Amino acid sequence: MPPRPDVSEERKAQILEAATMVFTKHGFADARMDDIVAQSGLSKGAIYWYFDSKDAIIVSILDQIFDYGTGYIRELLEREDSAKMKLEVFVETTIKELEKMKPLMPIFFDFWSLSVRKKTINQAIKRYYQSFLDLVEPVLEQGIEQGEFRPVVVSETAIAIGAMLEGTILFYVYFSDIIDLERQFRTNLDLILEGICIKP
Amino acid sequence: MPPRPDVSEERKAQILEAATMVFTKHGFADARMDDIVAQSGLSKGAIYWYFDSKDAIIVSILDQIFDYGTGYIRELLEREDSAKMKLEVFVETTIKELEKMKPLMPIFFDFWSLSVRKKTINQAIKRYYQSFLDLVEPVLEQGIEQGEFRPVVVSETAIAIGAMLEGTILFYVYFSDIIDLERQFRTNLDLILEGICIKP
DNA sequence: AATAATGGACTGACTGGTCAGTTTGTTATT
DNA sequence: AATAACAAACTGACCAGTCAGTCCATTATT
Repeated sequence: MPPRPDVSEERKAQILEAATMVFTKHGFADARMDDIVAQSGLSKGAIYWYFDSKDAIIVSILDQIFDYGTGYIRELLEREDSAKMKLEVFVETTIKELEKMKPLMPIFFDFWSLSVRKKTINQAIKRYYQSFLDLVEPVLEQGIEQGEFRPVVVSETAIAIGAMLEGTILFYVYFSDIIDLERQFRTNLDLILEGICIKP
Repeated sequence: MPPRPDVSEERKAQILEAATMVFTKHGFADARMDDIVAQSGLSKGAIYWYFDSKDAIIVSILDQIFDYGTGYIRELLEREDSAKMKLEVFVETTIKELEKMKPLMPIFFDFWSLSVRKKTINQAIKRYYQSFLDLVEPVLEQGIEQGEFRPVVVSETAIAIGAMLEGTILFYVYFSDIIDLERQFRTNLDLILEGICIKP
């Protein structure tokens, strides 16, 4: 029973939302705290009441983005399916995830940039990619064991798949006018499946 | 006819080299002009004698990086070869190119980041990727015409290949300890070839 | 019931350091 | 003498972060 209704969670969310907008528009480097102040409708003091620094806000946003549970995908992958089916489901789910993240792309570039020099950010991104690999590799192993896939090197193939997905997003940033994301991912997947499946 | 032997080209190169080192270490945003001054062994006045601004230096570096002539690859691709062979040669050459660029990766992140808001930089990167596509697509077309490749959608497949290469570099940044770049690219290429080639 | 005390939430003017760019002076060459 | 090519001290805008003080709901005290 708190004396006053605890607004701290709402406030933090409010600040993070404003900060995300500002960072998306100006980039981390050129974004001023006062922009976030204005965007949030709060005051400088309020911002610093909840966050220690500009960096702390950045890290919070990163956490927020990467804390999308992979549990949900993991469930999908536990169903009794062919490895090929699982890969399809996996890519489709990833696409939907990425679609949601499209407007955040500018921030991702900044994260990549920052990750070169900031360990915490580097580790967060690394964990994200690692979780991707951890999901894909068992599927590949299953496919090979069950004679569905060629005996490819699992770790390298998983990276190849991840690289293709990430790289496509990258291309999309510069060719959003000519790329139909859904079709493109479909093509990618077909290419991969054609590449690893054993033909009858 | 300048009074003294014209050293401007050397100086510019000297400044760009120093700037590249500083930018690589600190990132564009955190790099100070005075760092470049110190690194170059020149003075503030000298730097500003040759470059109008920090931005001008950044753009110059970008030009320098992307002005790697593709003419040399183009020659390779004009030899009478199977499309498959051409793709192999192409990927191999690209790998070597990328190897050279490895230490510049931090700068690339910054460029990507900047490209979101700076048209000139965006266009430069776009041109670079476009030139890649322009090289790959004819090879794919040839392969399809000569019955070597399946009748894939050329434009999308070219993007898929490019995405895989770019994405691999990205993964390499975070997993340089477990990725053997050369092996990885080999795996990628095999996967692609297996995916597009018609089996005998 | 009335008043005082407490503390969490918030305000916004202010500071102090930083750094891109400028100014002004110097050197070397023809 | 004239000018390109520097050197380095300097300027001022900018901005992350600070802090003295306010507001107000709740609790303690009389």
